[in-house]
Amino acid sequence: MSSMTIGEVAERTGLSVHALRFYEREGIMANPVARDTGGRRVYSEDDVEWLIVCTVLRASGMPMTAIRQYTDLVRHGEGNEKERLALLREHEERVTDQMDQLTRCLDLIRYKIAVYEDALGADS
Amino acid sequence: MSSMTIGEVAERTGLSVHALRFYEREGIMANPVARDTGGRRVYSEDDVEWLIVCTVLRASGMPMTAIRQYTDLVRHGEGNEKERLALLREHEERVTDQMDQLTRCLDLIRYKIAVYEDALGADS
DNA sequence: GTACGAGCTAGAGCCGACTCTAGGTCAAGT
DNA sequence: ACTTGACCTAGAGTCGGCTCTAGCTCGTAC
Repeated sequence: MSSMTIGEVAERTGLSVHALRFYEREGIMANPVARDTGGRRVYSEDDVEWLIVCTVLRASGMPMTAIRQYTDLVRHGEGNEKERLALLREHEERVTDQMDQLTRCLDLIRYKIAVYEDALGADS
Repeated sequence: MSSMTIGEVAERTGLSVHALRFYEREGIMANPVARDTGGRRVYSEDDVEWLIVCTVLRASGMPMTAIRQYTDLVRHGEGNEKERLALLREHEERVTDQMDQLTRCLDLIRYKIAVYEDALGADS
């Protein structure tokens, strides 16, 4: 299945068809999406793989603007690998910071849970 | 310092004065905030501690609506500890899910970083 | 006495990331 | 022939969580 409709891609990526069109408008497709004679989008396997990478970046909190920058670099072709690396490293830091913060929050949440469990006795 | 102005509380909690008033409007103060003769808010130590708990919950992604529910339970007094516990456990799950997801995303990000580092050679 | 800074309210505005609507095209099935 | 359903565009609407504005009142310092 190397060419798919927007509906199929929506199903495969978990994004809505609305979101797919929106992402394209926002310039976060590494390559322009092909069209059939009727003007309908025809996605390639590569397009879908790229979208999956984007969903992972989004799921880890990378802002659209950063994804667009990264996309721009990729679309521009070879020669800017250092810049791509810099963006990825920046995001890695965002993610690890976020995880550290969540760990600290979890301590409090678990502490409070333990307090209520105690107060309620062995059951609950 | 057991009574503070909104400005002092903003400084201590890291929330803006706007956010503090907003939170109050949204009903996420466990106890009503006192006022001085001129109608200005006077925060107690307890108020600040509550706000700090709220910031931790927010920082870990608990939605305002859930915080409000929790606040409502606390404000309503003893007897609903099971419900409070349920809300906290629900949030604990949100947080651990989120951390799992971040861990998976981080794998991809680090993989991509490694690929670029390789491609760029030992330097970078 | 007046200028300043901090506080007040109600309500508007903003930002990110979608999501939905209106109004239309097109291909396939009955 | 015609209905259905998936697709199209441009643009409006939504939602969460603040953030800011306008227009006001205080209390203190000069």
